[in-house]
Amino acid sequence: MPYSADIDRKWQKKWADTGIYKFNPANIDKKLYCLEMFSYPSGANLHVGHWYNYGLTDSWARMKKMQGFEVFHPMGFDAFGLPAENYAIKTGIHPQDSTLKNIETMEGQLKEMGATFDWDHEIKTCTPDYYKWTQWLFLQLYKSGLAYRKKAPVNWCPKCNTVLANEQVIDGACERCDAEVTKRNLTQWFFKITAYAQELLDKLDTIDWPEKTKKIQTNWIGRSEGAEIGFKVADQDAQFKVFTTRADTLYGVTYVVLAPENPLVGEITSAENKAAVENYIRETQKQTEIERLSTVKEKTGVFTGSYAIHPITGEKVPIWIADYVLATYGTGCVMAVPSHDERDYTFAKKYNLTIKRVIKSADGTGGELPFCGYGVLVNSAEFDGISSSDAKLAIVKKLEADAKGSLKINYRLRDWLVSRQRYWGTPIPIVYCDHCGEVAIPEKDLPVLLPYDVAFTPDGESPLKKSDKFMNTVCPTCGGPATRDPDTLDTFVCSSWYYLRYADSHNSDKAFDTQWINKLLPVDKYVGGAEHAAMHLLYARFITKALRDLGHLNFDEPFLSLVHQGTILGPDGNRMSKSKGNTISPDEYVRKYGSDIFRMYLGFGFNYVDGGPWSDDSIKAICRFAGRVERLVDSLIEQRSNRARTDINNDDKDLNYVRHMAIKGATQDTERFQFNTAISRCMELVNALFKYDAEVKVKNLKLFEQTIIDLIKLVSPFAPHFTEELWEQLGFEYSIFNQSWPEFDEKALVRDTIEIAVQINGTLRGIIEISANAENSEAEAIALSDEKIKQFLEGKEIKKVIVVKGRLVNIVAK
RNA sequence: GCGGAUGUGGCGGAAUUGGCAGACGUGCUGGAUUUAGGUUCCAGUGGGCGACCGUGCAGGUUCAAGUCCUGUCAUCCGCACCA
Repeated sequence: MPYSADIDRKWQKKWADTGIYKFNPANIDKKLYCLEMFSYPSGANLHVGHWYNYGLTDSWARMKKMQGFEVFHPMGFDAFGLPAENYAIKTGIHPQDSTLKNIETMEGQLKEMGATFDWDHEIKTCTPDYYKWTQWLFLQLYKSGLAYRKKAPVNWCPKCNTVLANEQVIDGACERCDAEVTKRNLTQWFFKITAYAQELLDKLDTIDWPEKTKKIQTNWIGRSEGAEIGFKVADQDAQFKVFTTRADTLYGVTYVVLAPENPLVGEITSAENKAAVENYIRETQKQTEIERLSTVKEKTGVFTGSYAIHPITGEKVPIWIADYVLATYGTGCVMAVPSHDERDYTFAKKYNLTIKRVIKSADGTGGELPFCGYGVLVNSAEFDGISSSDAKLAIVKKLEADAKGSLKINYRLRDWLVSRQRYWGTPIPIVYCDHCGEVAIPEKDLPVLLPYDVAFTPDGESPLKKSDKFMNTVCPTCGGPATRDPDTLDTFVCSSWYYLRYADSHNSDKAFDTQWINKLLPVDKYVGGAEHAAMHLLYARFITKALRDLGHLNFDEPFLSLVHQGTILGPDGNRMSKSKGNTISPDEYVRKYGSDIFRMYLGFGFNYVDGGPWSDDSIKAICRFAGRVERLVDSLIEQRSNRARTDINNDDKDLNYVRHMAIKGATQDTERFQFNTAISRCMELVNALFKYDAEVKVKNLKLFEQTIIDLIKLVSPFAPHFTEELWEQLGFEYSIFNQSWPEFDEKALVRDTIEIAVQINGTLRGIIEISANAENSEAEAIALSDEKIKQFLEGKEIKKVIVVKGRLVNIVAK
């Protein structure tokens, strides 16, 4: 029976019944952990993106299984989060009810994909048996000082009276009511990811990730080398430090600037400037972060009325506040050098502040101000004439002697704010007791259950705060009355460790068994969207390192190798969206053509990493291809009893060659997630088989059959149900996925290549030998006789043979 | 503004990483099978009658460049006052 969606169901059932994809711990030494980013259970059906991510990563996993790896391939759901809560506010359906229902639908759909997922290890982050251990994770960080509380601003909508996530703020206004969003300071929990900034940066070199992603993380961490320099406030006790990467310009400092939020501001502002300063601070608070960081905005600021003492010259320089200085970067204070910094220059021009040149360009022309490059120092006392780079160190050295400064490395990375004023998330396992203060819930009392019966309509409080039953508890230390933390954890916390829990998902005593996960992890291949390059992937790396340092695991990096799938666009070339009406529903195609055709099209029609616009044309091409494979199998079965040769003669050479090439190409390409070319190799093989079948009258049936078997195996990762069916038709034992992957013989391939060249060309001519010392070499083009070539090949390992259209162009030795 | 990536037939996309560009597939043209349509099979298909010319554009290195170097344009994506 020709392939259709019915075949899918037949084999899915058989796979489930025989448990063929269950991970066998006995084979841990051959383990391969293959993981896709788990998904959020939205109400909708699986979209093309899911298929693209999960379907084709599964193809990779299937090849690995056939290559003898014990593949661990789990699946689960990132089930907490804002959408379910918003949906509840709109419809009144409880987040837990809608989420669990959505998960059920999605499980069904994922199973219809026919992937090799081992459902025994499924996790849902919103169930107590998972979030219990998310709370445990929080406590580990808390005990080691990596979780702490401090005040931090949140986006606040005064009209809805609620906290907004960044993505709910549109152009500075609330997405729901359009009111102007302001800031509000709340005491919130942070994870000290900055403690790992340097290691997060360094270890990027050790992992096989896309360079682009590493770059994003590198920028995110934002290491910069410079110096911290202390300034005293004139006629007061107060002092502050600035961070600078240009200590060489220290003599050019003509004023200093503090961030408006800097606590020192209140202290040092003079009486006559107080009103202006306070007014300025108020204005700043109104702005959203985006507005404030806009480069196009004109710089503004006010004078505090106080002066700072230059650490070397002793000069008095005015102290200003300005919103172009960020409280969260460096020390929140900068030394302004208007002559050699563009921002300081425009600011100084605007407010008529002194500009003093201290660097001249090295070519002696000076350079127009602001001159921001490196050069030679002038107007800098004993440092005159020294180069910028030398002066950077020399000046700091001088400051160091007086304890006024030191070299310092700064990071842009900020600590991770994990408190969310939301209901649908993991409760924070901390109580506040009048007696004992902040108290961690003992691990044995976990989980802190998320109460079901809570009013989560937005009215200015964390929803949990309104549940007396939840909030009022007893202090685990003194037994007195205590209140719980009303916030929940950022869902990125749930997803920062789920790959660990998969490995030991049924463990009710621990989050995971250390010895076991040290064997099963790290993840060997991680596949998911590039949009997680900065947040999720950085958080997960951090959590892994923190748990390592706490002795819970022994590896440094969670994901050894990472691939980002591209985006499949609508047929019109735009991102698929319901509003644009350009969505493609996988269901229709799967019903019509079967899941294998759909998956194979996704593999064939795009470069996996790039993605691209959907097109119906190529899906027909895949149908045709599948039909050709079926016809080959039919032809083979028909001819099995025919008379046949057993020797290999000239009629067989082409087929054998293409067979070798196909095995080599498909294997390497599938390995590298280049599914489009892998499938192309299979098509070439089909074409060669058709030709052989039509043209060679007395066949070498053994070769014919072997080639078809190889072909089916090469195709099987992309079309598992289809090939399973063919396998059965050929009378072979269940299952093709217990078979071994075809191997190719590199030496034979080289030999065949040369033989084919000889055969077609008669003689080998025009061989160019590239000498080993090719650096300054005249490359030599030598015409060699057959005899010479044989000598040349004798005892040499051949790196590559270049044959174009049957003509041997070059043989390159190793 | 800074940083990164990409640019190849009518279209989707290849090119063993410096080796006869355009694999594979679509589409198109012609032929065969079929009562016919569809299906299927085979052949042709970058441009030019030609020698030749062709990988965004202009230079360069090399026996050999889509691939390496310099400059430039376009599109996309990150970051965006980071001191």
